[in-house]
Amino acid sequence: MAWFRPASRSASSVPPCVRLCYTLARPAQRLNRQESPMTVVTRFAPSPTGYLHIGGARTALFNWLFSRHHQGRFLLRIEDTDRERSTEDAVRAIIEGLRWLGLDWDGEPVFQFARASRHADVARDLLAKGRAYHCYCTPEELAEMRERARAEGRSPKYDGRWRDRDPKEAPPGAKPVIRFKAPQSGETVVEDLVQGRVAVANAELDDMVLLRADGTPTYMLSVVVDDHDMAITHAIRGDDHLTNAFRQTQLFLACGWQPPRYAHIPLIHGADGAKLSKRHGAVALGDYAHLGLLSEAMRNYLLRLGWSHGDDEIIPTAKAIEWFNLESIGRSPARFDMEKLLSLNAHYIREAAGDVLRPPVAALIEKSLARALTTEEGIQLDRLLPALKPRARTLIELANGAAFLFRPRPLPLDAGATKQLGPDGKAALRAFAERLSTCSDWSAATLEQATRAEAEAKGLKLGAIAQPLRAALTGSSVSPPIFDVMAALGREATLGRITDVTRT
RNA sequence: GUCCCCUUCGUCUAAAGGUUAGGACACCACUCUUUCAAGGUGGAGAUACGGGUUCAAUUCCCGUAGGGGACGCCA
Repeated sequence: MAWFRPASRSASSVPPCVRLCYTLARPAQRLNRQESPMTVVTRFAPSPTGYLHIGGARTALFNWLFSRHHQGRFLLRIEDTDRERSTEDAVRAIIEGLRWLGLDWDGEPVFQFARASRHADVARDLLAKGRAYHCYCTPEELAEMRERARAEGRSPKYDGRWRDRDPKEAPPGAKPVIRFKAPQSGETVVEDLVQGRVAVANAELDDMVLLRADGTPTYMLSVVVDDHDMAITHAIRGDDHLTNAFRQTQLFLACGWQPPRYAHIPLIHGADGAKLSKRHGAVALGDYAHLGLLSEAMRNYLLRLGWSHGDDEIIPTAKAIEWFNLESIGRSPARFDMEKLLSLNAHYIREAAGDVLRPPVAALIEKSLARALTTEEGIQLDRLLPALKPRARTLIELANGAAFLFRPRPLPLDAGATKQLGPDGKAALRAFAERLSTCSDWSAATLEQATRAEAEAKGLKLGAIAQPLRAALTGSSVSPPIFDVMAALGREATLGRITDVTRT
């Protein structure tokens, strides 16, 4: 098909009327036309029909990293052309998810449906140029067509019955759709930046619907027009769009436009190797934020799922921007591994400064306490945070680990703690309390010194005092180093908690 | 069913013709130690299978098997 080949691969071959007539979702939004053709422009184009899931988040991350690496632009386009299923809640979830992940987009988000009339214009233009046609098939007729094809072992495609038929034969009153007149011979090639050269015989593809009977554009039309109008240079998206890329390429060429470079990244699978779905547990990005993950850890994990830089595992965002490239994206699907995500999160918690961790942890504690922390309690938390960090994989674990600090006296004791506070334990504590009350310097080092001196004086192993002490101070047999606990608690709270258990 | 893609330790991956096939998570042991972690040291663990090409295949080609994706007036 001669017309199927682009006359020119440059965007300037687009007729001026086409270039000028697009409409914008927001008047303030500048489409990228006037910028240098070398500027990288990527986009994340989710449909607001549900939460932002982990796979979409990675797609967004890759697009963001690629544009930031090239000092280009990263645009957000909400593909809300499915009026039935698009919701404002989903739009909000997507935006909140991206914000949490730290992926900032340039300009205002583009709402695709707001551009519907522009899309329809392109469809009618194609119709006028003979590259699209009216199809009067009913949905029932199409379903039957597919069923028969499947039964006969053929591909369930539209058979093109209205492609060359005279519209005069149209059933009276029927509202037609506009279908693309796709090339029927030859092949369509996508030079994919991840998958390499992928080709399909045009005979395999059918004539897709561009404009629905109600005059609204379909996804296939909208992406092409928007990717063109937004001057997208690189479309990085899930592997599930690979076959769409053939159709979209055909459409681009029919419009006389240059398609963006495509990069189809493999999907993320669940631990069982199947497509990630709700039955795999948390798949919404928001779920992970609520689990107490740091977004830096999430970015690092998502990046390593399918992309690599030698043996590097710990890749902070700044490094990721510096190193990111499309060549190092793998071609095979990856399974989601919560354990590894958690271990990465533990790493970033350990590395995080106290004042980064304190606000979210304090918020978590205040929520479970149903009250605000006092100034004194805030100081106690700050003092214990360094000792808590290596013991937590999530912010929630961090908050749980600190919870004993704020429990009202007398502390409830768990089974292990009760065991430590037998007659011997209590006796050791009673004696130790006397020495402790004479301690003037309440630092961990001094307290350790005092405790060791006490053990030596009584001929006891350190544990014989430390364990009952831990039980009395934390209500548990497991805690951060006990001298850190004493120092964090402070003199008054420490002596008080000891008295609580030695009184009886 | 048709088309497209994929296949290195359990998992994520490195090695872009010549390596004792490397790292990370998880696992095991030891170590440190006041408990639990963290840390340190060590261990076990992989090129799906079958054919080619080559002096030499994880690497290139073909086939088989397995997995995934697409095939809507959804996106």
